[in-house]
Amino acid sequence: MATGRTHRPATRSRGIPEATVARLPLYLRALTALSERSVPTVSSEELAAAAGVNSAKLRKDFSYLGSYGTRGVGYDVEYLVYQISRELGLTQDWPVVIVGIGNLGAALANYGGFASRGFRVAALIDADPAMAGKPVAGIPVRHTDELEKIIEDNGVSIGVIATPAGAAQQVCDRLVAAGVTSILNFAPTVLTVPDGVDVRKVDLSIELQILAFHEQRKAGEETAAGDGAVPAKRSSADGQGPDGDVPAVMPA
Amino acid sequence: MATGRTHRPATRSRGIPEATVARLPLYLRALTALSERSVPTVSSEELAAAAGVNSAKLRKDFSYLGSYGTRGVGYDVEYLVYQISRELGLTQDWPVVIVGIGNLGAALANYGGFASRGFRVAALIDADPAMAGKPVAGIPVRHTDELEKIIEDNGVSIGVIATPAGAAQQVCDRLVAAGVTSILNFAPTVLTVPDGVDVRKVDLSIELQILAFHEQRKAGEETAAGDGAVPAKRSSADGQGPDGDVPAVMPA
DNA sequence: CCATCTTTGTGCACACGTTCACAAAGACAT
DNA sequence: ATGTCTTTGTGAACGTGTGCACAAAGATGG
Repeated sequence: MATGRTHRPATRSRGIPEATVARLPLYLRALTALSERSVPTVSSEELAAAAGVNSAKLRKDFSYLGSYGTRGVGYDVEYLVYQISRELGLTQDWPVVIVGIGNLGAALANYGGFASRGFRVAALIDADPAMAGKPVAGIPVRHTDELEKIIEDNGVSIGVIATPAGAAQQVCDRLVAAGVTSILNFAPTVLTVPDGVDVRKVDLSIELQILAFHEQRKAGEETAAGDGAVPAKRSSADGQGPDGDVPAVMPA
Repeated sequence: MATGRTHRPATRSRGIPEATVARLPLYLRALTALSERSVPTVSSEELAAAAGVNSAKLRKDFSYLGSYGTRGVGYDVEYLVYQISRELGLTQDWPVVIVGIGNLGAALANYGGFASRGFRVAALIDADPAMAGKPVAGIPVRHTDELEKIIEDNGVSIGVIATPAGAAQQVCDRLVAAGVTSILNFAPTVLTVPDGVDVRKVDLSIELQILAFHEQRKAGEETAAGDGAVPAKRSSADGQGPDGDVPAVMPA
């Protein structure tokens, strides 16, 4: 997880577990769907199914927020939507800037679910002077030179980085210096930020590699029931064989 | 986490913790960078810094893979790159299909880091007949009707869903029925899959909401300096004022 | 060959997260 | 009112992940 570690004093204050926070948006989405269908109340069992979690976990999660919910009945949908929204800070408006308007940046700018929930794209920023002024998703792209001014003028505290990896840290530094304290990073790099700044990362490549790991394991179990043959340790500089690896793994 | 739980027999066989698996790609990236700079060996301390984790964790992670590494020296970069690649299953080729070639799908298709590491875009699939044949990122888009055939012909086991939320489950079902066992889902929906299929999700909206939560909390702490007031258990019905926590701070 | 110095690999303790299972709360009918 | 039935809220047990701290492994120099 890339969330800034809780600083010195553990998870004090209101102490909602991080894992719970990460699920609240899920519950909110399910509840919003119910709300649109005018469903008045929902049980933990039903809601949990809709959110794809188990009901005990859901109830415990909600218990951190307070004692909403009525025994024998369930939760009032509208009320819960409100409470979770408030807890997540979605009752206020969050101006967001997207830096790096390439394929991905443009896709993010066009993403609808963005504005829907309290988030507003305040500006699109790109380093390419040729992009400046051109509208993307109806918003004119501004040049990187204006970054600091844009942040300050709009009171932006959340920045999205969709630049190439090489530019990400530099952009990040400038965002932070200008006052941004939360960053969503799509660039495949580790960002270093000062204390008090939260970074979350979204990395296609990492996700695929994790899937590949499990995929390989499935394939392996299938064929070689009881695998074996662990490679022996290699001492030092060894150059490794010309390529003759991938021993007997391969799904053959 | 959306990874399919290890099925019945616990985390047996090779038993690499999920948390470790999720960090391996990070290490691999850092190691690849070192490799390109022809750095021969690296200590756990250095590598950990590059990957943004702490060194004890890194060493423990590597210990699950085996005893690579030489005391007093560190790890052989090339060798580790190879070992991690193999562990992640990146020494083989993974054909991938992307379904839903809208803004996001196109951005993903254009994403370079895709093909770089063992993954190959086998096909782009979209439901819009008008898209069929048009090349995106140099690959002609195929129509959804051909989905099953494409999967089978190419032996695809990993699918990426970038469709609107409404279509995601249906696409998912078809992918799974055709033989896909790992899915990366960009659509904002909970996907239901049979046992043995892994799903990972990437959700912009959720990430932003998590950031907003922490952002709100920072804003709250800022004003109410000496927080003091420990959460303390709340007995029961507490009703609490319309804004219990975050003492009416609300920036702006 | 021995001493010293560096860095790994890991036992241990603790924090966090998940799940079970059940008492208590409340709705609802009689 | 009282009893029954549903569903919450949570204590307790368990499992997973993290970080410290240190012994053992090996390099390196005399």
